[in-house]
Amino acid sequence: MPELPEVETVRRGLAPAMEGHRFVRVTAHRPDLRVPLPPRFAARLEGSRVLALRRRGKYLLAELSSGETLVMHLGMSGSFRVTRGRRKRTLGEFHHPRSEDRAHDHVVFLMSSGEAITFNDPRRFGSMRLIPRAELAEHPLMRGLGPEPLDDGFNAEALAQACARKKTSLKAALSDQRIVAGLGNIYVCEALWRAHLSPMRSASILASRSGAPTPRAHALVAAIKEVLRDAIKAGGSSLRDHRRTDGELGDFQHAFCVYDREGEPCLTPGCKGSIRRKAQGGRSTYYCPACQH
DNA sequence: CCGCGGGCCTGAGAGC
DNA sequence: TGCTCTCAGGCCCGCG
Repeated sequence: MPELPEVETVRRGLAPAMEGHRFVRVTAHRPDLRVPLPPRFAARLEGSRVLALRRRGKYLLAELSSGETLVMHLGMSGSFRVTRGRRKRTLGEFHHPRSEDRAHDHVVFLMSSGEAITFNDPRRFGSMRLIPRAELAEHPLMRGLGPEPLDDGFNAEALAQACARKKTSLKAALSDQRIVAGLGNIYVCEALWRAHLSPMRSASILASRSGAPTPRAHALVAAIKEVLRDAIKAGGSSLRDHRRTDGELGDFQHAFCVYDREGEPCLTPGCKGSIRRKAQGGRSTYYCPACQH
């Protein structure tokens, strides 16, 4: 599922069931996620308390009283479901991505809050790791991540500096987690459309010769922050796999202006263009050739 | 350093 | 209906 707005939606759903509560029992039905579960996974979690549940880019970070941090990634198709207690579930009671299919429930956390948290991931591109908190900042997963796009540290100056003299395209630059953490295909396309910038243009247009941000950099940063805030407000985008932790869908897919709208009219006021799809870096880029330059 | 292609997995949708 | 083919929001590696 997940880009930043979806991961943040999941974080907000999980926090009440996790923060301040202990892992009472952990069941790993399938340890062979893309990254195998760490050794003694259940034993290392059971009995420890979640001090805080944070997000960094597309990662969820549960800080544990044991001193380790549980680092979770949803991959392409991961979702979490919070359910009350241990009562029996009837098939189809929860509209799971794959209806009654529980075959992809890989990990279950039974929490001292009385709630069960189930990780479901059909494609198994997700991951769960345990990293000592002291090592987290310097861990390869975190060390290279760019700024959080909704923090003040992500601004036109910072983005221009990161993109100055880059030969790569705007699309590739924004998709690069080292430049800014949390954007994926959908929100890169949407942000570039909002800023009227072509995905194919060089990222270097964001900086002047001296490295100072151009007006385009200011517009793009504003567009990124705006689209992410809007999407979080809507509970993220549900195309196929993303669900909130209560099983409800996100709503932001109804607010897409370019993504998945090939051939449809551009929504920029006064623009007569229609949305085009083009492969870029092996993935579909959606944009309006008429108003994005 | 860079872009590209492929691999990791399963499922949905399109086309025949 | 059923088969095959393509594609999917992430990330990582190796190649040229």
